[in-house]
Amino acid sequence: MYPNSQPARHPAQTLSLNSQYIPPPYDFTGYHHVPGVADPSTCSWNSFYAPRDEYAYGFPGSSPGASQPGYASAELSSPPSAAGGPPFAPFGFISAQDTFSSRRRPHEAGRASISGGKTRTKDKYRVVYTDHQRLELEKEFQYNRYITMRRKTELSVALSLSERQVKIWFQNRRAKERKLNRKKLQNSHQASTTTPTPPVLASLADAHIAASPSSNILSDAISEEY
DNA sequence: TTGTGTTTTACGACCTCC
DNA sequence: GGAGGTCGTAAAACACAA
Repeated sequence: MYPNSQPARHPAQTLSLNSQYIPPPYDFTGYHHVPGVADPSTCSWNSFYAPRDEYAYGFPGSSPGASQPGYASAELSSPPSAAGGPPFAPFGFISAQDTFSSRRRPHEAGRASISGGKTRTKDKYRVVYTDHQRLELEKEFQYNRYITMRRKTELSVALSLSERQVKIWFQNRRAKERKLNRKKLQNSHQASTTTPTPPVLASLADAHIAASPSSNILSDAISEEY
């Protein structure tokens, strides 16, 4: 929907947290280049992030090839200034807040101070996360589609969100990605009606569809956006 | 402005796994 | 049984055209 006029929403940079994720102009190297883990930009997430079996709670730091290497203390220091936002205490990966803070939307003065806990049963139906919160969540998502308990706790503290909010954000984010993948699949399907589909892609698509729900979420996570 | 369509939070229902 | 998964959906937030 927000076509290429997205910058109206995030005018200061090209980072889009919406349908089309454009790699932001900062360094994700520390996230992506994990020893033993292929670069997500060139490799499907399937191989590394499996629900239940692999995403689960054991792997952070438990094996070198695991997808959760832990974060260097350097990354966990220097809390961002959180313009108008809550005190992002323990760690902020980068000074992302600075890049966002200069382009606050009008209503955001109030929004940023709302941090977690509000539900539809309370005074606000839902809160709008700050750009910093979304950026950090997105970064974590790019690193790992399935958040570990440890990282969930860390993020919830760092972003002043509840663990439940972090969990649900990841659920919603995966749903969004699946939706995008479905759309892409449909598009490629339509295209294949006019131009023959290469066998490899066709088989991938078939496997994609046939996959069980649990594996489906991973095959859906093919790095289509990167 | 306002109407419309999309995206973003949040939840409930249901399922699977341990 | 509890935790967390997907799926579907509600409603706020948002962008944009008219």
